[in-house]
Amino acid sequence: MNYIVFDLEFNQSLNSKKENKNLTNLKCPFEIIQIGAVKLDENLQIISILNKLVKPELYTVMNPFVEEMTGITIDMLNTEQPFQEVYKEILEFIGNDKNILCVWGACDIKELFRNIQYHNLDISPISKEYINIQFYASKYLNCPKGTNIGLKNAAELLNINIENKFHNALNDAYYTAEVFKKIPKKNINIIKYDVNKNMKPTRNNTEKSILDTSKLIKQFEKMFNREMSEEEQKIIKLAYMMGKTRQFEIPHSDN
DNA sequence: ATGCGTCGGGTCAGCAGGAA
DNA sequence: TTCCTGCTGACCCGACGCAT
Repeated sequence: MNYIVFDLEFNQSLNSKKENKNLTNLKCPFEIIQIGAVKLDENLQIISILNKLVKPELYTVMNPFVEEMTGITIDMLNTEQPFQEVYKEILEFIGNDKNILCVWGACDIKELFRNIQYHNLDISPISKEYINIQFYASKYLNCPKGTNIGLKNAAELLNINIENKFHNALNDAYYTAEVFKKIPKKNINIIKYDVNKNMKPTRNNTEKSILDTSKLIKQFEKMFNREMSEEEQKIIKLAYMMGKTRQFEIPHSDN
């Protein structure tokens, strides 16, 4: 049994979602541009590594923020293989032994499956069992409830020797593996990733609208020809939301 | 039968934190 | 910069157990 500790670097649309929604592919808002992985054996010893850049198909212009952070340029990517080819290498790297995926935050695992499905590739060879190391590191390092520690901070707090820069997929995978080695294994649960559940549209990319609170209040102030107090504003907002739940509507009877 | 309190699950907006 | 997730806090409902 092996642990596959991996990290991904993504590129994304450089246009704001509001202004250019059509330019952001909601099926795949983050396109993988680099995958780094280390394979650990049962004794947590590194037995192989993978480091691949991916030629983008979806977002062919680098988001400056991503370029700045990762140091990856579009020229570096254009000479690389597309995701379909890299995926074959990923499967080769994982091999046929039983394995558990290890990630820093559930985001990477979600985006990996998203990218695989976006390219109409078969997800079945990939293990659905994973460990979110960030969650356990945050607990171990006594982060306040609901907060997660960043990889850099975790590595520093755990006195991990930092020789290479962060935000490089292979380096981050290596540091994640080092953190994994240092945290207690006693209460770690292996989670089964639910692909179908997680492929549903997320909160922010559904067609859901956002309440323009100030517009709502202004409308009331216009209608009543006066300012609404703070309490009134709260009541209006609450009434609006409760109305949307339709909980007080009486079903129409046919007889 | 009725009333009460608790619990779990649901709605929603908003915020903080972390990811690239 | 943009996106995502988890949490909070406001409220609701239905189910349940218990007391009257």
